[in-house]
Amino acid sequence: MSAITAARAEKLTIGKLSQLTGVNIETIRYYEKIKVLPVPSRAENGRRVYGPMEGRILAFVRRSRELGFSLDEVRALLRLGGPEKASCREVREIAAHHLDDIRAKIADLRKLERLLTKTVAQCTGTAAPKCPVLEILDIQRSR
Amino acid sequence: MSAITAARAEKLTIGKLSQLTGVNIETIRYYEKIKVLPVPSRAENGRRVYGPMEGRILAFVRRSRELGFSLDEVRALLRLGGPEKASCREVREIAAHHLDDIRAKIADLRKLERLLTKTVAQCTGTAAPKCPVLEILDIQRSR
DNA sequence: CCTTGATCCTGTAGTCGCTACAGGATGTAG
DNA sequence: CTACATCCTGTAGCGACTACAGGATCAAGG
Repeated sequence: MSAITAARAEKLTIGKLSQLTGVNIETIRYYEKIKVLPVPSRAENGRRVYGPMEGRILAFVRRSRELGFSLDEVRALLRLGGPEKASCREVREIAAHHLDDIRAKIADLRKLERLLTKTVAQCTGTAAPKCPVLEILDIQRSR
Repeated sequence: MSAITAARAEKLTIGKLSQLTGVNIETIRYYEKIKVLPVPSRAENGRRVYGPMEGRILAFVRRSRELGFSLDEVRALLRLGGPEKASCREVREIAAHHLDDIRAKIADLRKLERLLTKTVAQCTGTAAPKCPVLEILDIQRSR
């Protein structure tokens, strides 16, 4: 029902495709160069022409990127989702691995957050003799 | 009490400094190039010689980086922590801003985590007709 | 028909925070 | 004296883009 869905049947220029998917034109060309997107056909004037399939693939890539998958992972997902019999198990493995990464990142950031929160809370904002933030960063200049 | 503290009084080669701070040699030279570290003096043979001050600055930089400050922020913190009267308020602002970033990132990642967890849980691992992971990524190829 | 401005093309360089060489000059130990 | 470690400079690479430069082509208005 979205704009993306609306694009199903048409031949699109790169500009339209960009508008519909919200992916930057240069990024689309970049995806093509690094083989995340298939090479599109060209009009007689040399311009790229996209069909509905490309639109769906690009939407897939975009969504995957939003979920934090690397372009390498996206390539793998595309391969697995392709015509040669998707292996749900392999897809699941990629996603589960990615989930581990995300959880580790969250744990790291939360540790950080606690430390910084505590430290900033000690800041009076006035010119105290010792700034707690700088303190925690362990700087003690000789004067 | 750490190795860093032990380095207080000595003249160090870049290699020793690297060992003491745990910062890669090339990274130290890189920090110098982009003016995060001051230009060190040189021995007669042209090699860099570091004193205790550089060691402390580098330790500060490292800790800041571990806490996720950008090198730009580190430069700002170093400036503020410098001899010209540290402004605790400004330091606090940088840290508080950084804390906001961290919290936003955590919130994002947790949303992601929930979505992916739910999705992966639906995976039986067997070759189901529709893979939930690929589903959520909204790919439905025309067979 | 002509001009203007939008869109497209290729190719290259910049971003961030490093890391990894290449190719050379020294230093240190056996 | 010969290895080998360490240092030097400079450049190129990573990931995932973004931002040009310098041109070709298209669509609309006068």
